[in-house]
Amino acid sequence: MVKSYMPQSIHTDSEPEMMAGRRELPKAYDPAAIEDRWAQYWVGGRLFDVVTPAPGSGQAPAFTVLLPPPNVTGNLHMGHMFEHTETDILVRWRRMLGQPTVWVPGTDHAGIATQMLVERQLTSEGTSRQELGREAFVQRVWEWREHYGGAILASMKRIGDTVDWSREYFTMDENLSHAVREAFVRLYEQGLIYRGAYIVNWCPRCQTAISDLEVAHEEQQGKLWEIRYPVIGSENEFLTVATTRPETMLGDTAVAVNPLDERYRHLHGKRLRLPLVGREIPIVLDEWVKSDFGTGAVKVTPAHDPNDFAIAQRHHLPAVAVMDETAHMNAEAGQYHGLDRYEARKRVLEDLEAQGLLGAVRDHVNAIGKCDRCKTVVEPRLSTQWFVAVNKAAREGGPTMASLAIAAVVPDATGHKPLRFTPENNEKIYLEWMNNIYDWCISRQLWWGHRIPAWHCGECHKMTVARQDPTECAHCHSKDIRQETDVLDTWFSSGLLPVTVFGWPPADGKPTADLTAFYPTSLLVTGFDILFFWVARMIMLGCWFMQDIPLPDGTSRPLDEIVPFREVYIHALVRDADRQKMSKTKGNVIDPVEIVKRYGTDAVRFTLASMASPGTDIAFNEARTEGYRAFANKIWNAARFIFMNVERAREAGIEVDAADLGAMPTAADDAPLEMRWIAARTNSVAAEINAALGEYRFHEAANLVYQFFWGDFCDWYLEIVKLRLDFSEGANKAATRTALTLLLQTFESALRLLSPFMPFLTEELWHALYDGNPPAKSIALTRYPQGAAHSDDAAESDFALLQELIVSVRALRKDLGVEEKAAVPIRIKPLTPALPFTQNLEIIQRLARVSGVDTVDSLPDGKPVRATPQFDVQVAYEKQVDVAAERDRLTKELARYEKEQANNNRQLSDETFLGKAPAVVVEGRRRRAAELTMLIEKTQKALEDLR
RNA sequence: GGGCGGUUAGCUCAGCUGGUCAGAGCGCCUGCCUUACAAGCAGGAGGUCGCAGGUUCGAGCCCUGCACUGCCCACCA
Repeated sequence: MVKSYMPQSIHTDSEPEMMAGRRELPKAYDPAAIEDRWAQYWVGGRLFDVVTPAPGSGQAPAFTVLLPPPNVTGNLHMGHMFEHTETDILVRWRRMLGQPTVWVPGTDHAGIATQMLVERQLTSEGTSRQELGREAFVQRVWEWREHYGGAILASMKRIGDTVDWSREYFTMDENLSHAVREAFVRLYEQGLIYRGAYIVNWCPRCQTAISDLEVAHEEQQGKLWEIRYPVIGSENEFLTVATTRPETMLGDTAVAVNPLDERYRHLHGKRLRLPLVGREIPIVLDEWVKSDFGTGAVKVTPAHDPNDFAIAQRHHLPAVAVMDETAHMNAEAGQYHGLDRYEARKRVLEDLEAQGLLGAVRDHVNAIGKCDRCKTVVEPRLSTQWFVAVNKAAREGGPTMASLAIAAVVPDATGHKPLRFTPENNEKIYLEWMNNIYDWCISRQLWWGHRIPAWHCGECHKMTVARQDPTECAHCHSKDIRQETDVLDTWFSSGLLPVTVFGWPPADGKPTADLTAFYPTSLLVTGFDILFFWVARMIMLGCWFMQDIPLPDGTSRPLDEIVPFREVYIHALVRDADRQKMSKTKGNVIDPVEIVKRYGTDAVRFTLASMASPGTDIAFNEARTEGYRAFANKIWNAARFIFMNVERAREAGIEVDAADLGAMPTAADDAPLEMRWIAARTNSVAAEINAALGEYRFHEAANLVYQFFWGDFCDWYLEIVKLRLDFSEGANKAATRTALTLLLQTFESALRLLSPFMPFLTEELWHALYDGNPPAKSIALTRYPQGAAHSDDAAESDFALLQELIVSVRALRKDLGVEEKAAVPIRIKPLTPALPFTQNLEIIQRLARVSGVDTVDSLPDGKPVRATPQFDVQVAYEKQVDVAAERDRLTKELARYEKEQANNNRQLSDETFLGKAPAVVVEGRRRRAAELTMLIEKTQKALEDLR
């Protein structure tokens, strides 16, 4: 039985005070009063945990989403909240569609980022990780994580994310670490992981290698220095090179020129004396050198530049490293030993100048790489690292990681793709990158992370890579083995998550129950900033390892089933109100928790949803949130109104059975117009919202539900329903009960429509509607309204006419200066048959404050009139008209009509238009032309009458 | 050096396959404390859809060029 609102019936153990006494619903909605309570209720009740269905259980296919794991170091920022809001809306929607829905949460150990933070803390304590030693440091990070790690998870609970908390993971959990190790060993065994000395991007502050992706390039105004290298054996002859980094000349082992460059032909085979160092170095010929850049002669520093390294390999040149891991000059730099790289640059230039070896100095814009994490200028450095060979097949003719990842997005003959991107253009970006991918440097010289499971032998110097910690060298059985000190790139482990969270590697080689039920995941919602870092890696690794896991029936897995997700939705960026990227340094970061406190979670979620048009960045504007707080308040007050009437009804002995709720509102054919109309509207808007959500058109879905609730439900239906809720003595109780039932049905449906967007408020009101005795534990566990378009077109069009009449009368009243409260008679001249007015007099009278309606054949002249194609209407009121204002209005209206008419007529007299345009369009134009002619006549007449 | 977006009302943005698409919210103006809601109700004003061409019977919507703006990728020293 539906009763009036009694908050005490909604109780959680945490808030016993709510048990006390019956309370009136406050006039204004206060989110703070309910949100924590529901957040706790959802999490504490484990409402969104999903038990893995048994294989072959015949359940509907699951909707599975892997949450991009935030860093343990993280706090919830607006970007997260946006991503989570979008995901949660989709997840709630899918769940309400009846699919088993799993959203898997977790956190990422985030190697570099976390280590940096803890190191910073150590610094403030006057110590360092080196002082602590590796083991103690790692222990310290774990402690740190215990202490600070859960902040973002708590925030997720607070904003209502319906994740499956039973599946929460941390990327360094034992089982995941085990899986990472298995993946590494397997790739090593397949020959796809190798170790070698190459030029990598090195961050001198973090003192680790970083991948290409972790380098952010920045254009900078720099210099191009020319340095003259003396040619040995040719008195006073020099070969002039150009460089942006003169300090590296100390490590030069050659100078390269293009073999076709005539200017240097006579120098082929000659040698040079390296200034400041004195080393003799050769001139080599290499086609890579562009003759038209700089001087056409390039100094070759194999240990400090990737191109030079490549040249050195081609010409078998030695590499001389002149810097250490902190970017200070080393002993090889001789007199410059110990200097910072920029100090060394200064000194080298001074010394060259002094010796007359410095040539021209030109301005030059170049892109310098900075560490993504700490913004230190990256140093290309020759060092021994581990790599994943992404373009290599494990067996002759087999796929490579990259080739699988490319195949994953290629459509088949029917246009179907195993993996689809939304917005679609991200696919091109992805493919472009994947087609040009280099081997992936996966080793990091950090302490926090998955340590590489490789052991170096002190005797034979070979490598032992093993699933279990070895006690001896696998090659020479020496006990003198030492584990590799490097750890793995964080993205290596997070790249494996789609398989590892579901229990990969399976012990028996068959898919685990989780993999069977949830792999491939249905959707990934993430930002483009980690498209390559993470999305691409998951596709590579996921495809790679899942190709070996058969389907449950034992057959081999097709491409469709090895991809880690079927769809990727790339969301936009949240910027500040001035479209600036939010950043701590700019100080324009909007703290979502702060906003949530002020406006309520639902209002913030709704703001984000309403602006989430795929592919467009959103400028977070608090004014919008203010508007949606008002919307929440509107819903709250509609509920107040409804509950008030439920209470009144009960006092009058009218009750609505709760069993009548929960379905789509329906109205009998002979029911009052507004009832048939609102039922039809609910149906059509539900259909539209479902369609919008299916295409990630969050903004459209949000706007639809907003317009429906505020515009249709509140502004029109609620106002009219007041007429029907007659609880007086002699009233028709059956009719009142019918009206009340539909009101409650519609409201209940609206709450369900709204609930993915505004989970807190709708949960509260939904429970209240059922008087604390709801048919499910949560509105989130009910079914989403499906609806049907065109369920009652007649009701919709009739109601539209009624609205037009009412709006016309209201406007006329305004023009005439009728007092707000005064009821006045109106005259209607119908122009089409069967206008829905006489049957709906009460509605017209109430909503337009009309005292009586006269239907006439002609309207008296000289009075303001509103003309529509279907009817003309006048307000019978004697007060003086503001002639000037009225003429102004009519003149504008006339101009508008005439312009449209001219346009219309031009087309209608155009033979080609008539011949080529579809009949529907032509027909529409004709009809409109007739209307316009009529409207223009009427308007002209009205203008004349004004005199 | 490549590639990709954006430019629509004062502000923030919608506008899906070219034919009621010129819209919403906020702001603004004018009335209303009409007992669900002043975080409200009602009625308004406001845009030659960046510029210039082109395709088409018809273009914010397609093509070309330009301007401004933002982003991503890139081993020319």
